[in-house]
Amino acid sequence: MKEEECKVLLNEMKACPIDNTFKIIGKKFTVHILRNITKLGQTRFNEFLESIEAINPKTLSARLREMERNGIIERRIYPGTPVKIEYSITKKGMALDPVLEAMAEFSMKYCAKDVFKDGKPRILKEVYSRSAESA
Amino acid sequence: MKEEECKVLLNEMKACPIDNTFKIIGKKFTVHILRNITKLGQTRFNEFLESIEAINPKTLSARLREMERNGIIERRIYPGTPVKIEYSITKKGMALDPVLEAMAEFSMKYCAKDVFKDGKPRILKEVYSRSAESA
DNA sequence: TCAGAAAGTACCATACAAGTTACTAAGTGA
DNA sequence: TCACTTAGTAACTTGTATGGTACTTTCTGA
Repeated sequence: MKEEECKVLLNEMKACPIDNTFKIIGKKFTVHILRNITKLGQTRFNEFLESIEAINPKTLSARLREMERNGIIERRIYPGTPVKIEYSITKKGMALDPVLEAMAEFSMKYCAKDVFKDGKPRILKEVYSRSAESA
Repeated sequence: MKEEECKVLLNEMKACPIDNTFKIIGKKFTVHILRNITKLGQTRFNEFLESIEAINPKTLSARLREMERNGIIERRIYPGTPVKIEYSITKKGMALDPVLEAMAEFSMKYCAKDVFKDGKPRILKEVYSRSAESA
């Protein structure tokens, strides 16, 4: 999207779509929860609690509620004792995956020293082919 | 990126690339500044100050410094009176554009009611073709 | 000589986000 | 009867991010 395209859009917009998305995923831990659901297959409150770096139950609870309210995750109750709750991604939530992918690509390419043990940049395609080999 | 690919990566990683990117663009106003530079062609402190919704000079100053420190923008001084400072995007900063695009796509498709006056979803391709027509 | 412009800084106030720790419910199995 | 489980909530504190407004510097032009 270049400047000209942007101006075409401006007349039709009532809010900035980048700002709008930021309001949905911009708080601390939201992308981490999304990541753990979509990339690690996690579904449970305590899984998130244990695996997300330095989150606490109060904040996790608040974030999950916001995400549910925003329609990007769903909360399902499985009766029994103790009751089990499963969080899953919605179609709308899946539509945020390209954002996470782009975020991952960026750091893998431009912050390789910070994210990889060997400090060498990678792109996702390389990872795909490597995991195909090992499969 | 699916779960299997993710596991291939885990052995080689020392930090999460999504988390790393979030640390760079996750604070309030960073994506807005990036947006105004890359989509609106802005370069000056006061341009940002006037056009970014509810930012104040102190916060803007802090954010610009962080972004410079992170290597995603550059600050150039043009002597004269009054002295002029221009901020521009770096190559590394440009690599964040796919993140902004993905964020825009998301809201344009799934939050059309919040971002468009007519409430109808659009995708960027439509905008491209429309601006080509009008050119 | 006074106003104005650009790019901030200084200083103080406040608000909300996040951390800490303990506690709940309801049933299960030892 | 006690401990354990899951999915949280409650109550309180702390901390950092952000907001508001005024002020600075250096020169120009009226």
